[in-house]
Amino acid sequence: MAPPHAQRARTKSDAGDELRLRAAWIYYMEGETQSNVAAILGVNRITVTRLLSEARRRGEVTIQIKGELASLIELQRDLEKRFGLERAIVAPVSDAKADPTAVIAAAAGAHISALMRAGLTIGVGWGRTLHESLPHIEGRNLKDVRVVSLLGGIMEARRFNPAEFAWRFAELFEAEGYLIPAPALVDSADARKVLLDQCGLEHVFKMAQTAEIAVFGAGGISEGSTTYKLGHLNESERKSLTEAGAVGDVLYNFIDGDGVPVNHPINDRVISVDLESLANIPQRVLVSGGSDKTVVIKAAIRAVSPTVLVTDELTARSLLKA
Amino acid sequence: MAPPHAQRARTKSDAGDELRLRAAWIYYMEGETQSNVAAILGVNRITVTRLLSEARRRGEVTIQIKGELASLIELQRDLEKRFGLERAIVAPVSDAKADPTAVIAAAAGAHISALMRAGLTIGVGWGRTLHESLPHIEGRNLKDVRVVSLLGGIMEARRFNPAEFAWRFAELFEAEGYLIPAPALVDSADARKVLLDQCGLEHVFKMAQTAEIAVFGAGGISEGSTTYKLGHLNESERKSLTEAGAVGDVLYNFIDGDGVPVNHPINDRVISVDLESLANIPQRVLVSGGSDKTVVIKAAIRAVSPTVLVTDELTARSLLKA
DNA sequence: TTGACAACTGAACGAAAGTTCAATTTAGTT
DNA sequence: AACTAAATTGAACTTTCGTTCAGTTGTCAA
Repeated sequence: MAPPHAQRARTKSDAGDELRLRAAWIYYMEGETQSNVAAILGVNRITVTRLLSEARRRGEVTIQIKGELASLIELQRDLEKRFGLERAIVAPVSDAKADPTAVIAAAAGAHISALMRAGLTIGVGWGRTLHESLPHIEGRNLKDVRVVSLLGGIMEARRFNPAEFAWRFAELFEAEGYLIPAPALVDSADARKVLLDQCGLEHVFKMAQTAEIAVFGAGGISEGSTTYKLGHLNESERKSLTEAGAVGDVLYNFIDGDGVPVNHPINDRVISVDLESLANIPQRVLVSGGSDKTVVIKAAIRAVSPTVLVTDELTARSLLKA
Repeated sequence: MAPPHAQRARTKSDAGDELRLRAAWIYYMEGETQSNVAAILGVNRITVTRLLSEARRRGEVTIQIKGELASLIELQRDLEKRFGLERAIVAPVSDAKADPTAVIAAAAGAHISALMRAGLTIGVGWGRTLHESLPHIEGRNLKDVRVVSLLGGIMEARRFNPAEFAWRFAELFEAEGYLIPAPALVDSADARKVLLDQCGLEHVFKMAQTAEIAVFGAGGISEGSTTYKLGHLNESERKSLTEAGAVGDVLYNFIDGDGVPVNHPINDRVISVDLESLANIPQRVLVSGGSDKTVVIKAAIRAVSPTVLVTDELTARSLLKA
């Protein structure tokens, strides 16, 4: 291109830039309607529409959402889209090294409070995070609420006991609590069969399966996980589960990375709602966080495709990374 | 307020923040329609409208227009609104100490180029800035363009002569040039009267008054102004003009801060289009800049209320300050 | 100069957003 | 527990916005 031509093109383009930016300014900064912008600039309204969309396309107009919350919301939206969630709730963490349980518990508590309504049947799991969320759940006097434990009790544990959690949860809403009158983990598959067949557990399981909402966690299988720290499973069991491909559990159902229950005898000794039934409950709220939980959370998502995930910022990023 | 109440209020407010920011995120960042946002969030579309406007009201959503040009455009809009201009053109200055004439000239040249069209009668003033804008005016072969000088010639000056500017301007468009065959400043009021009455100057003045566009500058009255540097007026004249309240001139019509011609003999010796006639030309383009010109520019605006002002960034800010 | 092509411009339509008003719910008070 | 006032919600309507298509202008090559 010859210099004169180039210069003309430049001049012309500059004038266009100017017009476009003037349009953007008057529309976005002064808040005029596009018709008014057109009148001020002496061009057609449609031209203004085009100028504005060109400005946005070029990134000359940027829209920012302020506040720390904004980045959390971005994470939430990314999680929702990535994992097909109705809702992801990401709790902020101030210190990367700190235990995120507290903030997750707070977020979970607030969300659960909002979910509760009269006439509801809600199934609940257990775990440290859920336990800690109790103080954040705003109790109300609701009619006809039924709280059903989704798994048997843990004999050995005083705290973080499924039975205790369900019980205190029910109390908050002055609701009826339905516990599974059996250990979560029995000694043999036969013992499980006997209990299920003969002790009327079917009834509670049926009710659990008719729950409209399920709230549960996901357990890791590392040495530091609650399950092992509390001694519910011993080291050799942990090892053999790992060898069988387990990455963690949901209600003591041990699953592999794809969310499929592993082929391991322990899975036959568990007295809890099975994953398929869990997946059939309309609203499934998975509450779990911590960087070591990433793998099991993914597995749990595959297993029961929760409608809601409550987690923390770091875990959220970790989940999105892979 | 009691703690429990406060806590409930906070929780509720937080939930509202969350919803609002989620709405803002999905609408502004993901570009969904408000209806879709409503569907995603499970609320009514109208609620989304309200959430978004609340977010904007709170400043949680900020729209930015990038680029250095943006600040210039803001200045332009401020000038336009402040002084009732159809258009303000603000040229950027890279160095605050540098002479802004060059950039103003470039901007003026581009604007004048855009104004030119066939059949136009355009009246032109003079001045250093206009002179320098000549290289930036893109000449074209336009039919029936008439270029009329708005004031007489300056005998003593070789450069920046009204006659020369009009002449070269006319050449650019291969137009007819109409010059006023007389000095801009004569020796006495009587001499002026004689020239006007007897030398057919009326004809050119009439044409000047029928111009559709006028392009002119504004001269300062400080010791360094072109007018005095070139020796058209001597120091005692400058002093007495200042004493009479003059802050500068438009086409050698000396005006005070309110834009009113000062009562001074020099104003009776000027052969140029008077300010009232100038104000009656439909399009009035005032080209002037430099920090020392602020006062006279304001005066000129009051005097002839230009439709277009071409100036530089610093002068623009200075004009807006008072 | 003429003709073909491309870029730009403007009108009409359909979609989206904002406003107003009535109805409902909620909170505070008696 | 019942009432009032305030806030919130949703439906109907108006305005504003975006897209499509046809017409125009300007540009380049033959």
